[in-house]
Amino acid sequence: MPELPEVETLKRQLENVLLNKKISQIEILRSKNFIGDPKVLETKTITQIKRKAKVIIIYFQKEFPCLLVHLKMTGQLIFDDQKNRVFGGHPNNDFFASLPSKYTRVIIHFSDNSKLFFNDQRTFGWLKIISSQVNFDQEFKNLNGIEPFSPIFTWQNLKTNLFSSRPIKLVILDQSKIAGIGNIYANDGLFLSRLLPTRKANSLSDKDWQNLAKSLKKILSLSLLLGGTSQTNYIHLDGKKGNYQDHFLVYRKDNQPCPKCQNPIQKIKLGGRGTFFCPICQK
DNA sequence: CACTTGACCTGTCCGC
DNA sequence: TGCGGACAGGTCAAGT
Repeated sequence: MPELPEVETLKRQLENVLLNKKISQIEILRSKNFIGDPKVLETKTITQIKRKAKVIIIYFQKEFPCLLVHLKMTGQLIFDDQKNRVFGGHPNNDFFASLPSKYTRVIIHFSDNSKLFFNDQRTFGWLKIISSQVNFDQEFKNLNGIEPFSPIFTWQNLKTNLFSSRPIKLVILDQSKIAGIGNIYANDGLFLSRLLPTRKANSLSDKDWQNLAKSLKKILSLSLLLGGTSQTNYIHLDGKKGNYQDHFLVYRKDNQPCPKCQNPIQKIKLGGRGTFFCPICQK
């Protein structure tokens, strides 16, 4: 999905509109995208919204059952209460009138007639009902890495968790080691750290680890401030776009000048994923 | 074990 | 224009 800044943006927007709303019906348009019995949540009232890694967690009166949402690559959450449709001209009535769209997979109806749409073009995303702690832990067993904005996100912990003979970019993407970073912020974060994506993680100096921890937090904070990246599918809860795509440092900038030294950005494939870097600035 | 590849899907873009 | 192939923000299972 959507990486940490995009999911965190949505989480904050959901907090603004969903608390105390009571679910009246869950309408499933594509069964593969909803796991669990939707009836379990009908008549339940939302009490809390959290984010862990790239997953949104919706809580009701008790800890369980709760509802997890993963947007994977192309998921969207759009809230329509009929009120926020006209301001700033865009998105507008036409946007909301287009819902449900061809890509709407689930619609959550609330007792006040407002609706939450889950759209997903590629259908990798899902909503999942979690009924117990065991169930919850199982769900997060591979997504349990350090949260970049938690107090334990120190360079020392980063070094301990990520130390390996693999390329640094691949271990940064490993959600069991650090949670929330995906391909965009791995690329731009490494550029800010002046580290080549191919550098073996166990070859970094303490200075490098300090730099990396600082740079990752910096790039994620900046994107969060800009409302995340709306490169193709990602949009906010009200249909508007984030702006980080206008501030990419190296991501998707192959053959374009490096923002620091003007030499062309290179693209390679690492772990099967597009990897962008400046061969001059990054060592 | 650690690491790599393929799979899940739909759409867009680029080269021939 | 049309067609084939590569690629796209993520993660897991099955290979080696």
